[in-house]
Amino acid sequence: MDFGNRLAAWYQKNKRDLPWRNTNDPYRIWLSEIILQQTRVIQGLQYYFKFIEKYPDVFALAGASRDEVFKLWQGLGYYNRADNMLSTAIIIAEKYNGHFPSDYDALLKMPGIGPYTAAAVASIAFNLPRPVIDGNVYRVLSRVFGIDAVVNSPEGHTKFQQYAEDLLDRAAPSIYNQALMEFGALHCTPVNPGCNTCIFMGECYARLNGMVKDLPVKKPKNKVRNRFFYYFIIEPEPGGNENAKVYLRKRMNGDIWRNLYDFLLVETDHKLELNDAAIMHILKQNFNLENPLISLVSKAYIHKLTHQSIHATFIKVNVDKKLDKHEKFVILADKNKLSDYPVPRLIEQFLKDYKTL
DNA sequence: AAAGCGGGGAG
DNA sequence: CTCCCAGCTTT
Repeated sequence: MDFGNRLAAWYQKNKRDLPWRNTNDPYRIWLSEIILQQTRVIQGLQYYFKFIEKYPDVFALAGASRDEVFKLWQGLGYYNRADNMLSTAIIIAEKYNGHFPSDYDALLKMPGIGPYTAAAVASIAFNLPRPVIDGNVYRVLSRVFGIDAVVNSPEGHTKFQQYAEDLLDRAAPSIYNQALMEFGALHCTPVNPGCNTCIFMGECYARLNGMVKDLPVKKPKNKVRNRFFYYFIIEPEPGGNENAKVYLRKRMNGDIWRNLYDFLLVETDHKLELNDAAIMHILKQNFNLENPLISLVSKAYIHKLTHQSIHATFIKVNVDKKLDKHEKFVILADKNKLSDYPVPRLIEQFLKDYKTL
């Protein structure tokens, strides 16, 4: 059915003017692909500009500190992307002389580069014949060709991989891949796709069989976990002075927001009633702190992630001594330099709401 | 094979 | 509210 040529024609007419389409620089292609993993173009665009401005080439990025990179990535989510991105930049700078390899398997070995991104960089930057398979591709192919295998299941992966290989325009893989994804993003959308003006309306399996809503087939989602965060903003001084400091904690392995900073945290699996006595008890219990001056109990925040709902409350206290002992990743930070630290959206929002902290 | 990992925009 | 986004890594 001349799938590729019709897509390419559609693409020529309808494509968005995106900055990473005006370059053949593998660094920029790669950077855009990392940013766009599980992220809409509209959300990633400003981050792309910020990163290109601050790190115009892979050497600039490779020379950056981790905190610096995370600060720029702040708010974009899936923070291990930033971690892996920096690792790959260092590998490219040091072991590859700053040149991304024009080789799918070599690309695949880099941290944060999986099958999709390796195919994307290989095809878009080097015009190698590798088909990309992302959420858009699953959707378009499943509908047009009536593929009902469960997306991301082993059988589904094999099935879609086969279609993708067969359909790929090997003479123009860069255009073909981008056209297919753009078509999925703009026309064959998850909800209310433009079936009535579709270039495949005559042969689309889903449309002809009334199955547009049923394809692609996905496995059911996991349930959302409720977590209750009680953040203690502890100022180990009477308070009010210019050089005030607060405890921050760098979040480590095994949980959300790894490598970002937040405050000292007491987590429970249920809501707590926070009267003064309860707060004093928690402080004594968790931090061996007594006689706090409780200067703020924030409103309740509900921060929704894909698989978690974080119910957060912030409690600001002044105490008359420092912590006896604390974890290695707890630091005493200058209050007026909090904006230097990469923090989760939740913390950023709180700091914005309570500027006079 | 399944779970974990963010945040936001659209309907 | 639900869905899902130019997915990858770890267990």
